[in-house]
Amino acid sequence: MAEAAIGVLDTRFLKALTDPARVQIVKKLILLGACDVSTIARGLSQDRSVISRHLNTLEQAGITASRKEGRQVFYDLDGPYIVNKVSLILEALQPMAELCLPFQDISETGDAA
Amino acid sequence: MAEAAIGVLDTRFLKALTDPARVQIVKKLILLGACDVSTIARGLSQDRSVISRHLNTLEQAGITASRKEGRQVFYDLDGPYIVNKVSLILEALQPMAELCLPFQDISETGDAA
DNA sequence: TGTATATGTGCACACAAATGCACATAAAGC
DNA sequence: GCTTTATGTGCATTTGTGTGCACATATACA
Repeated sequence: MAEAAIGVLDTRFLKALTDPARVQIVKKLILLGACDVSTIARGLSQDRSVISRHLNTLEQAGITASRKEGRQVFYDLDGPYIVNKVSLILEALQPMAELCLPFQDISETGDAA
Repeated sequence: MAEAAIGVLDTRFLKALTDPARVQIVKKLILLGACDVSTIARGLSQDRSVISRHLNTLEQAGITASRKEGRQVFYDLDGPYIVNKVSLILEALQPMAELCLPFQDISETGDAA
């Protein structure tokens, strides 16, 4: 079980969601839908080049997909992939809810008689 | 919905799970149950002081609980907290599975007639 | 009391990540 | 063709994080 629980923790995926700037980008994509880089960067405090790099990171993690259209590149969230990823994590960790009660042995069935 | 999806992304929690050394510690705790620091560090490649810091990080994130017993400190996984956290994330992100199809507009009901 | 063991902290260092500027590249419009 | 706009990359800088050693603190034991 340990292997299953640990193996599902995709570091690249989780890391991509730990940066405030990237989370802000994800939020913007939720609100606006598919957007080109400049539109995403508009209003955000960082340079467009930085946003571009963050978008690349998100794509490497599978969180976004991109499509080139003329001279601009549109990015959009891959909702199914994201939800599936989190679902797999939850599924793998689920047993811990019962088996990993802190400082409690699970030997006996906790029959509250 | 964006607020809900983003607000549930506990950075401290996610960050705690992005370090290989910490994940290794979590794995060890799954296998062994509650352990003192030295036992956890045994077999791992890093200094006990490093393990101690990682355990502190995990505890700050709510992933482990600790209990002092004599001169040693035992750490154990908080399974219910972990599973609940991931459940909340999944719950908040769930709508994205349908609403965030990459490069697809959701205006019409996709009736495949 | 003195000694040994367990844990955490101060400090310095190594390494990775984020950031911004300047620039290269690509595509659209004149 | 030249010019403008959109994007990504090279580079240097800064910031954050992980690491190990030495040491301080706390507890157990003789």
